[in-house]
Amino acid sequence: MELQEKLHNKGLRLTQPRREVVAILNAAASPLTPQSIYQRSVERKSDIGLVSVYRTLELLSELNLVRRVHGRDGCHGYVLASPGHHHHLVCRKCGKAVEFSGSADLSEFITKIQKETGYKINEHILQLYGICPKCQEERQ
Amino acid sequence: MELQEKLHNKGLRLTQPRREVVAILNAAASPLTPQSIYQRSVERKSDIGLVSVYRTLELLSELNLVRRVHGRDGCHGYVLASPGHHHHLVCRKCGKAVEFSGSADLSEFITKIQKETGYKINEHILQLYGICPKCQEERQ
DNA sequence: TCCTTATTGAAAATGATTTTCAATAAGGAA
DNA sequence: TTCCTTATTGAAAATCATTTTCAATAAGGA
Repeated sequence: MELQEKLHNKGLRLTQPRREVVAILNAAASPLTPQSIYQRSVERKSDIGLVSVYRTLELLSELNLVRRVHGRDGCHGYVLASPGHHHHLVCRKCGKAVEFSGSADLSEFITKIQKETGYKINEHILQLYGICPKCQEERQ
Repeated sequence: MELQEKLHNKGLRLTQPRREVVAILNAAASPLTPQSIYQRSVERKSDIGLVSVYRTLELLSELNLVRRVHGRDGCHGYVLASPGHHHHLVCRKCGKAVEFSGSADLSEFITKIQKETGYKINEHILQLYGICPKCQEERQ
């Protein structure tokens, strides 16, 4: 497994709380805040400390196994990252998020901006918001 | 003036603290946090309350006169918004941010993602990071 | 099974943001 | 200009998120 390996390479251990956070993120349909991850662990009776949730998220971010997703208002949630560079599309109604990879399509656009501004661009955050298919149906 | 009008329409007043926050954002070269806006007001001896900074930023956001800019780590800073839909390009070294408008160039990309995912996309956040021309020179 | 040491969790510390409320000042009316 | 109403302010307290501390625990190699 990805996680197992990456931890091992750094002399870190695969502990209960770490498994738990990954499991919860895995089961989640939308980005979760540290608080809500903690809450779910209480519900699941795995009951890990909130502090460990924070620490685990920080670790998983460093390992690129988790991505921070930005809301326009209340900021960060976390989602499990698929390998490679991805972006998120979040439903306004139900909060469900899907990943999509669009770097290729953006690169032309980014090159253009580089020329216009003189900046050397080496990273980007793109986040889309909309209504998912299911919620579109329910509207009617 | 924009601000004057918009406030008036809502029966709100153009007060000293509000002028001050706008003036500080106007003079800023990069996104400012509420804390740093407050600090600058102390330096300028205008000395408005931190609470008013928060309240003013919230108000200006509602009026679309200010935009919240996201960092990948420590989240929000605020910049004065130019009219229309804009994005930000932030320098990693000095923090200087420039605005650019790229909605037109993105629309094709967004349409494609809509088709792929079935989502109805109606908003997006795009933020680019890089090194500004000045900082590129200093590197050498 | 034992032993080393990374990791945990509770509590305290810190920091950001919001709420409360009496005092103040914006700006329309006289 | 002056007065009066009421939106707004600022200080302090309350709240909420996040980080630090540290003794107790548990991973996992020997």
